[in-house]
Amino acid sequence: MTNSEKQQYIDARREYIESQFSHLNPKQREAVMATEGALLILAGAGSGKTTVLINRIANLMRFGHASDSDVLPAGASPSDVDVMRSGGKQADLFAALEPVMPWRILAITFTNKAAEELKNRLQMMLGDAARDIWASTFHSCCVRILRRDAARIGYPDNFTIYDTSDSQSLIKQIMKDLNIDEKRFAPRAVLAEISKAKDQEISGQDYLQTYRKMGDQWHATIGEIYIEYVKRMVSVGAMDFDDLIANTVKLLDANEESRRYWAGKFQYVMIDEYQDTNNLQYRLAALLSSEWHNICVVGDDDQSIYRFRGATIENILSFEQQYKGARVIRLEENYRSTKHILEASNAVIRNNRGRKGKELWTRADEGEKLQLYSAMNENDEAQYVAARILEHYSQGRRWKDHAILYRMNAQSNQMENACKRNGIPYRIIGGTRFFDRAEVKDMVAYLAVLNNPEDDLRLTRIINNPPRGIGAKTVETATELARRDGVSLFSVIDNVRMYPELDRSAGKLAQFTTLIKELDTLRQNLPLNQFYEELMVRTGYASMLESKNTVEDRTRLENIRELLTSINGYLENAGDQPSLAGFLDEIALYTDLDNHDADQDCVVMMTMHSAKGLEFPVVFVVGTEEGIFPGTRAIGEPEEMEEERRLCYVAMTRAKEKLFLTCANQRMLFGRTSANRPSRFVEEIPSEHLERAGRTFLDRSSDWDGGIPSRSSGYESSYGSYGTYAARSPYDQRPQFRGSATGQSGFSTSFTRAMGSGNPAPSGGAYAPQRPKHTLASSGVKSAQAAAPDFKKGDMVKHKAFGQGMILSVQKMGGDALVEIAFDNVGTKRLMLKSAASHMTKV
DNA sequence: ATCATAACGCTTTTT
DNA sequence: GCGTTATGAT
Repeated sequence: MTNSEKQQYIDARREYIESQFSHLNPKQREAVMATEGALLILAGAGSGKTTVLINRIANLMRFGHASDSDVLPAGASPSDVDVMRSGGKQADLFAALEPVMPWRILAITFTNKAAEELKNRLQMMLGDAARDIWASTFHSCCVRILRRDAARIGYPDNFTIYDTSDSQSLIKQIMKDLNIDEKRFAPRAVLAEISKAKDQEISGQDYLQTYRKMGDQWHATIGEIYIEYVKRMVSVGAMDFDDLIANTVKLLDANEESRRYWAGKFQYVMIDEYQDTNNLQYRLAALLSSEWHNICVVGDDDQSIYRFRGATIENILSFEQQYKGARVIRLEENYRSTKHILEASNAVIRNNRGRKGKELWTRADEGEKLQLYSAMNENDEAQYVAARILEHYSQGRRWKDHAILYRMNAQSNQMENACKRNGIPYRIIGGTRFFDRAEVKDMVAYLAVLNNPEDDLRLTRIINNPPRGIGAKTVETATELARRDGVSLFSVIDNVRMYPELDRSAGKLAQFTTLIKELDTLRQNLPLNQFYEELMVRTGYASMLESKNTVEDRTRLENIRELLTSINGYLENAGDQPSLAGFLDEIALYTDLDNHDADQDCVVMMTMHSAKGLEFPVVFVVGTEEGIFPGTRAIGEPEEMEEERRLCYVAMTRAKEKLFLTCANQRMLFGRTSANRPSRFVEEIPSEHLERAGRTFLDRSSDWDGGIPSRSSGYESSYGSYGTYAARSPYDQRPQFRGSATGQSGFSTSFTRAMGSGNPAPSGGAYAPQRPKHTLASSGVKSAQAAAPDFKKGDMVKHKAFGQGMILSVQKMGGDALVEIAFDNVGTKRLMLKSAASHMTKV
């Protein structure tokens, strides 16, 4: 072909491929078609980043590197050009240039959920071929690599994975053995420090030496713990989360053969959420792309929220320096949020320095202004949120359209209660994970010991659980003997006869090892699920729980049975070769986020961190107060503060249509009541995007800059805007409270007391005395109480959210009552009367 | 050895 | 306020 024919071929090919991605915007398409070399995609919130990733993979599998190459396929002829131009059936054939095999594509995400979503969407688009794409998290990718190559770095291939609490137990043990005071060295902090050192690839020896030289005793001690920690981890064949990545990096670094194998395998490497990678993850990405040099990273520097665990925003800020010749594509069109939401978010994040700088825009409508509700206290705040949700529900929204986001898991309680008493179905994501429950950990420990008997930590956990007369003293001596002889704990108790020191408990220990061996035989001969049922019985764990028969033990029993469900789930998915080891891997890397089932019609509650990557029509960001969000730790620390602000940006940009921000003037947290001013982030939102309700604390006239305001100044300043609050209060829709600002506070107060949630303030307590008398503080309380007895058994009612129904029963509970109502459409619900009354009328 | 009670301290955020 | 752990009693 002539040069011009060649050019025509290339142009026609590019045009054809472009036409296959015409549903994307130009920037997105550019990112999809730039397949070769290093590529940084700066993808703002809601800019369709997953879509780009998926289409990019589709492009690779369909067309190979054709969209980004001037190479012609062998046997190309001018007539092919016409086929491509016409877009006929054969066009793909001529346009494709070495299509990429799915298993040569690696797409790394941050969470299992994101990986799962990626897999699902790929499968929808590409069919079964998508199954072979390596779409996984950093951690599970490393597990897969290490399961093959662990021997090369001195680990058994059945190595065990320790989660954070396992690691912490080990740290505690070590500190006990080394006589280190837990008060001066918080195990948490020690672990964090070790993790940091690992991320920097500093060995225990180097760490210790450096700090010894500097005369830094505190760090030197940590160095000692670090060394011992690594030693014990290796000796029991365990890796923690950091080790999974660190050891993979070590492997690829030190073992040329391994590196060539893995880096040679992955022709295209893609990393999502690149702004959240730490040094080790950066290194891993570099190593895995070191043969083909096709690395595409996607991220948003404004959404970097994992600095606390070593994520360095530098990775994304300096990508272009690290990968010479890298291309950069910015995706700035937002498809998620309305203008008010987006511009408010932009305004907040603009206060950060140290960012690449980017302004999201949208074609969407103005939408509604953000709502700021300044509540009296945490109960009032929760009640406000619940009331809004009920209101939306009655207007036709689904429960699952709503998300409640908070800074820390501890805040979920009040919200949970508010949902409960209003009959709102909800789900909490995160918090104590299922696999963190003691009884589940116990059962998992049995499994872990069977999988790897060297696992001393797990062995000590279960050796006397359920109680079998093996006391702490016995375990202690056995552990010492094991250490003395350099063998595992299991081998000591397995050979009790050789240890006269253990004479007295030899019988009990022998019984235990017999049990373990029996179980091991069963394990080899039964499918995993059946084996597990045997395990529950033979260990005596199930009967231990059954015999006690308390409510807690009942749930515990349910929980260990629930583990069976997990096993069955694993067996269904594992396909090829299910194994105990495989199951343990899976649950070690599992988090509660993963089973967030978007189909369930429930209000979702989670931390702002967990919310990353999700979107909801209605979002409530609660607890927007100085000291909570931003947290105390961030105040006075510019870097931390920027991280908090990014978190705020993440939280705000989750909302598609409605965004509510709430704060409380007074809040009980950790058993202490405190008065916080509203978050600075809220003040950073231009007022044209904001509507305020509640006791607005935001008038800048007040003089609280000196820190926490004195009681009286705080309440006085809030008082000035009280009228506004009354007019906008959701409660002014309730006839019995209309026109009375204090009606609501009285309601809250009496409610708080009724629920016995421990507000130490007496009725009309801490804040009431500051109130002028004419505000009817007491009559507000009365009206709340008067409202309650209006509903009685047999009454027909109409509820704003649930429609018509009949009251089945009214049960007095404290100053409130529990009503059971059979609704015509949504079934029977149990509601707290005082909350429900405001949404109900008699018919 | 196991149970009960009391003191403790502690809260970011997650793989 | 919570759950965890240290202590002492049975």
